[in-house]
Amino acid sequence: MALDLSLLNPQQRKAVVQSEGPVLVLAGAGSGKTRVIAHRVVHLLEQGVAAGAVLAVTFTNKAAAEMKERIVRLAGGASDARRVTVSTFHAFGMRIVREQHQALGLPAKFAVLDAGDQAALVKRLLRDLKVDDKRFDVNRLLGILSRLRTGGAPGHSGDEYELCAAELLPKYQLGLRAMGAVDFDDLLLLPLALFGKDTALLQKYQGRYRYLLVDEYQDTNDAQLALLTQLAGLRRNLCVVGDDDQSIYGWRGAQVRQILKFEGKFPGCAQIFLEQNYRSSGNILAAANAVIARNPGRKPKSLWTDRGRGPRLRLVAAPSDEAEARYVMDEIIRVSYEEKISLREIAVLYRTNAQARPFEEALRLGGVRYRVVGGTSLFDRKEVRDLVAYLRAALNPRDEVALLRIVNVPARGIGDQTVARAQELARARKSTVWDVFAAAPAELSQAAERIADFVALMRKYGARLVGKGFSEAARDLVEEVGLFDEARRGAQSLAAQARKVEAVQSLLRQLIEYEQREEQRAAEDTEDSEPFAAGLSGYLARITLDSREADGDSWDAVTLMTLHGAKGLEWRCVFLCGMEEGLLPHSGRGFDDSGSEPRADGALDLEEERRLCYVGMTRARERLILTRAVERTKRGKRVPRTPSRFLEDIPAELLETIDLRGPLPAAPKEVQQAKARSFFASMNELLGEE
DNA sequence: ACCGGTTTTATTTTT
DNA sequence: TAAAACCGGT
Repeated sequence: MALDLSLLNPQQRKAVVQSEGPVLVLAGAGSGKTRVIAHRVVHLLEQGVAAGAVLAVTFTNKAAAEMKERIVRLAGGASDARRVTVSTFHAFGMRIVREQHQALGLPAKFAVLDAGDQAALVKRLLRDLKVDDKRFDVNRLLGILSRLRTGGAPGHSGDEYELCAAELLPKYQLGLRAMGAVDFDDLLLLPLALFGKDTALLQKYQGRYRYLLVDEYQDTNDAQLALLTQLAGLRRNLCVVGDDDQSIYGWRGAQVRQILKFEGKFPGCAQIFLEQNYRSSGNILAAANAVIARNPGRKPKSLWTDRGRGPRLRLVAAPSDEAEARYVMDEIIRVSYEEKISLREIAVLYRTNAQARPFEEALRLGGVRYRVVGGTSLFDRKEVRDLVAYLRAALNPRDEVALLRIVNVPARGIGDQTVARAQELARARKSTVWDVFAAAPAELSQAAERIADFVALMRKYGARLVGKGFSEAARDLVEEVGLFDEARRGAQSLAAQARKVEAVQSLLRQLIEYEQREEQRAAEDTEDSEPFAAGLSGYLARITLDSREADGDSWDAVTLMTLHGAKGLEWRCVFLCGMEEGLLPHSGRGFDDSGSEPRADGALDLEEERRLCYVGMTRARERLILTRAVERTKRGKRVPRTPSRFLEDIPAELLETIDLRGPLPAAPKEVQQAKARSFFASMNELLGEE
């Protein structure tokens, strides 16, 4: 029953056993850091620490789920390990904001705005300021706004974006509060402010969480570090685990310097280096090391492995992006057929979501099961967002972003004029558009009757969506409002129509499922303080904080995802695709239709791109295939491409180079592939889908 | 206010 | 290329 520490190496053991005081663990890729965290938690429990006193923070919801699973398994299930809190920073913040919503002046069912909603709000504010919203890229403004609030890297002050954002900031925050809504940053900033003001409250939380662990520490921002510092208090039982070489969220305010800051905030903290890599074969590790070594100013690390060298890395040049995808498809079939690597052990990684398309097509054509993680999710679809906005507006009509989105969708005779007048009235009276609608529709001329109907509709469903049976109410709402017809409109092909309707239906299905699960959970008692509220508002908060689709990774399929999504994961076989200048390293708007040369302006964060490449390479355990296209379809046009500069850093002896522009592959290989393909076709038929 | 057709414009990564 | 923004007729 006792935790077996003998399977850990000395450094890992030290990181596990050093339970008290601040600890900084610098864990190279594949050095077993998840393992260390899990062991550390279970070790704490064995020392007699109550499970409820342990808080482990991860970067993604998926990582949190996996970590919890691992802890429970390691603890042997017998103990109360389930009560350990494992969550993302944002989910943790959500819990606090929810528990303290009254002190924060928020309604019980406050909304959480996602990036799209934030953009809508900023656009509205710009128009209020009579600023031409075409002059500014709203997303860039949002980035600056976020950095201003969370205190990330100081921007180049003085330029017009900084000035505009500075002017926007107070209005933005007032707007949020008037709507009774919060954004992602608020989930960190509101607790931070609350704790700063209310010492007794802070002490309560400090008493609740006495042991803190943070994974992916290199990707935290200043607000997160501040929150951690508050919680750690004088006890200072804070253990952070990170790797400066894997810091890939600089654009979100994370700083590599964060690791150094920890040493500053917690002088004399224990420092532990995990340098033995247990994941990748020697060749893969050597190549990845060669790439990352060229980054200046990193904490010197020398990752090593005692595993064999393994096969060489493969470097493939395909004539086009389609050919690249076809090659990957063929190779996946070959590898899974010949080397008996199952599809779930294979990943196709790329820099941008847009690259997924050709791979999806090729894999579908080849009959290979795949799963696209991230990217345009269900909740990025317009029709789904409309429905979500309906639900939100009905639940909380002060949620103006949601209300304005659907007030005239489908068209119901409440047009721009009416809405603009209502907004003006609202501003003059210091109330909200909803209040104007509800209180005095007569003042809004001919549309009065329409508005009254709309108000009645919202009230009706606002009542029905609150308690039990909300999923059924949502379905009725879709029917009554005619959202299916609305979805069908504006899609030219029948297939597109079907997809849209299907998307709406799938959200409704999810709602039903969610409600059933919640009832079940309520039946088996769980007094755990969930981060999320009960009912529909909890569901809505959950989906904006965790938009990954519910369908698990249970079935055997190849994984397609971005490099960012791949952090923390591993596969036996990894395809790292699009190894081209402009793509990896990515250069924002740096390359145009005419050429492939990235513009030599500072917009390209080469160091972070290099780390991204490193992260991708180190995901592979046994086989790593790097691919690039010589020519790529970009925005409908053929564009020539040049190889990524990162490829030059990999020693040639580690590489096996294949040029698909050369002579056709030998016949036997073709035969094998055909065989494999029919094998998969029959497998899929057996599994009974499509 | 609404609709349909035309033109423009965007293209990183995600909690 | 595809989706959003725009425009002008009804």
